[in-house]
Amino acid sequence: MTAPLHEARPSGPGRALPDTQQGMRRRNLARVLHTVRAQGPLSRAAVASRIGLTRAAVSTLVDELIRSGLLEELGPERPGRVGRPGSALAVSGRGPAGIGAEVGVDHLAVCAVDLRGTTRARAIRQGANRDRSPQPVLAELTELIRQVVAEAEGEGLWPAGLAVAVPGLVARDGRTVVRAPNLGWHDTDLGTLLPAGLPLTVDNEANFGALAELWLGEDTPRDFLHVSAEIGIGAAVVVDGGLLRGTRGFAGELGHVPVRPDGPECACGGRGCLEQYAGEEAVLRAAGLEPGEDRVGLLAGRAAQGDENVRRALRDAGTALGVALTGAVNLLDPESVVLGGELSGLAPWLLPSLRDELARRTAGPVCPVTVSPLGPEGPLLGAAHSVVRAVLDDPAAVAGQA
Amino acid sequence: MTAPLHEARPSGPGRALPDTQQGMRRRNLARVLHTVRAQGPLSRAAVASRIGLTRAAVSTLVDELIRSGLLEELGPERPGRVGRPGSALAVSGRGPAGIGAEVGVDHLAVCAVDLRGTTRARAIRQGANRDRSPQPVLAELTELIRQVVAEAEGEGLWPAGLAVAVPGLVARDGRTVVRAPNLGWHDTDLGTLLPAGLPLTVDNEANFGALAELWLGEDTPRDFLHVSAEIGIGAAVVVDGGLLRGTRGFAGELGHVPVRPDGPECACGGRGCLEQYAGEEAVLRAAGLEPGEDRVGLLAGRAAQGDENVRRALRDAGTALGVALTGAVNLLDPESVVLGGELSGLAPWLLPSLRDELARRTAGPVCPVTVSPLGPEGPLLGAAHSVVRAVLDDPAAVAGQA
DNA sequence: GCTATTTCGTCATGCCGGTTTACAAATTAG
DNA sequence: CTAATTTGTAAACCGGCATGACGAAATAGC
Repeated sequence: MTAPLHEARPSGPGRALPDTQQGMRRRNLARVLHTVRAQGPLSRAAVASRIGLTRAAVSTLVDELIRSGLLEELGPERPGRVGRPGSALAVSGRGPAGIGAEVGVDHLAVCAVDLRGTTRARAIRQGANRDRSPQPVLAELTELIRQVVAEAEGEGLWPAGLAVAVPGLVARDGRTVVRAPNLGWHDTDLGTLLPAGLPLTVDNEANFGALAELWLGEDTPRDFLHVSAEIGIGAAVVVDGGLLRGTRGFAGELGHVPVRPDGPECACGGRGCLEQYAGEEAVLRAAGLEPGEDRVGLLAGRAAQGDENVRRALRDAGTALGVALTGAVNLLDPESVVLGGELSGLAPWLLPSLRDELARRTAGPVCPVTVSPLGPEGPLLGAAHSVVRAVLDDPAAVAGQA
Repeated sequence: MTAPLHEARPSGPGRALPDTQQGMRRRNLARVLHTVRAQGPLSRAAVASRIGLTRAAVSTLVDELIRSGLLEELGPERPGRVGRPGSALAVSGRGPAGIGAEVGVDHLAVCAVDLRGTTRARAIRQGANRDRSPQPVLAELTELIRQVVAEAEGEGLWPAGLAVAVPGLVARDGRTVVRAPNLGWHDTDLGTLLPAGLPLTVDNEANFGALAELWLGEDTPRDFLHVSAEIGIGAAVVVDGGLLRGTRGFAGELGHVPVRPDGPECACGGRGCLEQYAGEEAVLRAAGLEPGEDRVGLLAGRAAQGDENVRRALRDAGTALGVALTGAVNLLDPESVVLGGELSGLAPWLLPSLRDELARRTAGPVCPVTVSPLGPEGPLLGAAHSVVRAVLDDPAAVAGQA
């Protein structure tokens, strides 16, 4: 009764699972694993004091995790303090691995990440995928996946799942690409076209990018806005360490936030949407360039060379982004805004005007705008880590699968 | 591993409390109580099958809840099916009560709500509070609270907590009013000015209104946007059955979402904020009226009489709201938008243009906009129910206090 | 160097909480 | 009236964490 009363998250029926002793055990296994992973090598006693269980209980949990191959014993700690030194525990580098894959407009990429978060294998293949049909593209991707899985297995890892990032809208089933305009795909069930036998998740590139930022960023808060421009302009809203997906899974459509209500018409039916000012096509047009292959690279290159038209176009785009983000920040009060994905490459020319606009329109402290250090790597890493995360969240589920 | 992998909410360190057997018991007590309250009179067997525990376990849980005075046995059910009829259980009408209070600009109100959700006592006092100092106002409120508590106690209830709705910003401590422009209060700690001995929570009127909508609305979804106009224009964002508060507690500032980036200057430093078009003052000005006491009532009255200036002003405000909500809907993909609080009285003249604007700017299915049936009652009810909710969420905490 | 102290990991034991099994009670179906 | 079905409860069981005690391995003090 001391905490704020109406943090209603745990209200209602609460968790769906019955609160039984087995569930308790599973959650405590997860707590131990998470703690060891996050806080470096730790003794059993240290884990116990951190998660509030007794040393005896932690001992049995650790035993189980070691037997499952998720934790390993590094041996006695070097003692600095009085008392018997503990035996250091660390997450295993030879257990399950998360396989992440990315279908980009002009590349395919796959990587394997172990429980420690280290990337242990990767494969990239350049080549334009725009308007190629899904079958051949996914056949190539499958080949890359096989390579990466083989390489990971060579190091004693086994694949715990596959997560695929695509530049498009994904149905809530987590398998079907509803619409990927830059690929020309629609209503494609990737489940039938990718290697079977691995648990599969498909999601939007921007979502995985935001999760990568959340999980891998240095001081990333638990509430932030992750803006990227892969298809149109997307934002992922991270609230309380989780993705806000929306009822239909369409949350984060920053590109269609009205910036000037009487502006040019947009494909969405509206007028003056952000996309009309800061979308790829709009910026290219404003800069007087033709839409080509590597459009973001082209813009970045010209801007770096000092092309004043390009720079002006990007400045204006930054201003429009600032207007749209003012609305978003007012609505969500995030701790920060992060520019990620391909957008991070254009940040030097977008940021000044964006920050100006945001500051001008804000009373009090201005929401900080930063650039993701992961850059275009985000989505791929986020995908792989989402699999790892699932293992950490419920170690018991994968226990016997090695 | 079958559920979507990156619903990361339960990720990270997870709940802060150690997952011990006592915690399990407490959560199961809550599950039983919630189930009985939500699904009407229910037998022990019915509860057991719904929450996934055995009849035996539910029996002991129910015993404990009955001993605490939170549940009561209604006697044997009328049998329609084969087999021994169960004994109906219902939440008690004589246990703890939630006391809700509201400090309005021109009224004070208090009510008591029992576990069943029934309002059992209430007191209202009209009178302008604008620019009165906190002490006398809260002394009056304290008197009303005493009346209501006495009345509730006469019916066998005991107060489990007090929740106060105020038209202003409240600090994250849940006690201090940072700024309430319409009252002229700032940095006022209500904890020292209200009856001690009761657990106290203070929150924004709009937040409580949204929670009332969530808990009491007929088919209210778990994800929606609740718009109200008490101080400026506020929106409460409800995500997954919980309030999105933001890092600084400032989330939902719909009033300062830019509608026309080059519009008139706003006190926030920006230009063309929604408040400049749909705020109380702006609408009164556009309608050619002087700011007086009951401003919303004035507008509604004139509009109902057919005053064309007022109607036009409200139509235009609806259009501006539509633009701002388009942005919000694109960002959050809520299941619906609800107009609540004082705003619900103006809905007939706001809604048509608002819906038009939203529909015009939306591709695909349009987010439905509805009017809260609770109207101006929302905040008061939400406050009282927030206390009830806290009891339902952790019955063990209040068990021995009767 | 020797002992006291501290801390770690692990037993054996106990308690707590949900499950299983069994059974009496109360109803409908035939 | 009997068989079948469902409810609620009691007894025995089991799984899981806590408690308390112990040996092991380090430091601190003499």
